[in-house]
Amino acid sequence: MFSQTVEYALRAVVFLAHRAPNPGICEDIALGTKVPRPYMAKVLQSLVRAKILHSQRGLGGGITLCIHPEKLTLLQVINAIDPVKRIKSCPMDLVSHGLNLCPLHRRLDNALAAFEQAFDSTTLAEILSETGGSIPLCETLPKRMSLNQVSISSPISKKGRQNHPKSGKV
Amino acid sequence: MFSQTVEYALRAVVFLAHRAPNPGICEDIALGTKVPRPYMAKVLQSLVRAKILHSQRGLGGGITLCIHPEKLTLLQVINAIDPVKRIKSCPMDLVSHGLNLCPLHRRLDNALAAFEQAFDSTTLAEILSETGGSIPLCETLPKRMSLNQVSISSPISKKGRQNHPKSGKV
DNA sequence: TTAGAATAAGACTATCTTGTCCAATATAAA
DNA sequence: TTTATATTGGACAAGATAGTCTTATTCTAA
Repeated sequence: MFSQTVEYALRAVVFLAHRAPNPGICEDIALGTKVPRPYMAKVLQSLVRAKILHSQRGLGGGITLCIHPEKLTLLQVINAIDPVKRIKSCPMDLVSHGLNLCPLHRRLDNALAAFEQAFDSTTLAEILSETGGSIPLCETLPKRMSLNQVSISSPISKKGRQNHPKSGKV
Repeated sequence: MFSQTVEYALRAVVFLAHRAPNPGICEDIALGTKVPRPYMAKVLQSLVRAKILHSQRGLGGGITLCIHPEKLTLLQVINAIDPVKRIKSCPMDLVSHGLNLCPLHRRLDNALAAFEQAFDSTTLAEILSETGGSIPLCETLPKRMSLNQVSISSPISKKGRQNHPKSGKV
């Protein structure tokens, strides 16, 4: 229902919102979201182009959110990758239908509308605050990455990465 | 959001429900739903294997609904082609999450649940009765196929088809 | 029994999605 | 100005989806 890529994008954004306003480097994001690194790079690129993320090259660079978690909705992320295509007119091009959808397509579009609505009303901040069951994307006691109560100060990315210098494939 | 194939399957089922209990031959169904004939054949095959449609070979044969329109839901058709994959456990395989979804995946699954619910509660009969805006799949005044008030009697498929004996590609 | 009508099935093609790999480029810090 | 770090971009490949085409196979009616 959701494309793989959209799921990955959502994971990345949640991950970044967690450590905001600190930047995250692609490798950490990929690791933390369990997405193949080269592919994550592409997904991030798309989000950068969509003006949802900002990228900074060079030493100490990385990826940061362009939009404050309070303002960023899941729908914005979804639409950046794989826009919800509402059914606006008869997909069968029946001229007499025009903008009147037949009962079938009306139902389909209603479902799409519900989708849009649900994700448009959910912000990243809400996801982060909602720590009822599990912490978003994280093991309950993260091992190599300190994501729970990171003080907004030091560059933690290096510390996180020295655990796996070049350990094969995963 | 919906795969093309699912959309085609829904169109076919609505089309058949319309002329139930008369059988429809593949060519008429494809024409009436504006789906490429060879592809419609495949879609119909899938629905036959899923026990939603019944096929009868030979002269006077065709495709009929296995299930009464009152009982057949849109979800059954969708699931036959492209099952809704609910998120039952953490897609990231975080062992500590187990069956507790994190807030992100909880939202995604909730959306899927709403989808399922919406389509599970809609029967084909409802679609047919709901002639408010446009008649399902049909032009308001159908030309070559008499779908509106067909008396349940004579084989109308031949009449419908002699209009396009071998007129090229479409 | 035979001819025509109709579905069934399989091979084939094109396009999109997902994913990999590598070289190029930008940048901050030493 | 050099170097390590990080993103960017393009080429490539595998798999899924969408669609086509051709040849069986099955069945009914005459």
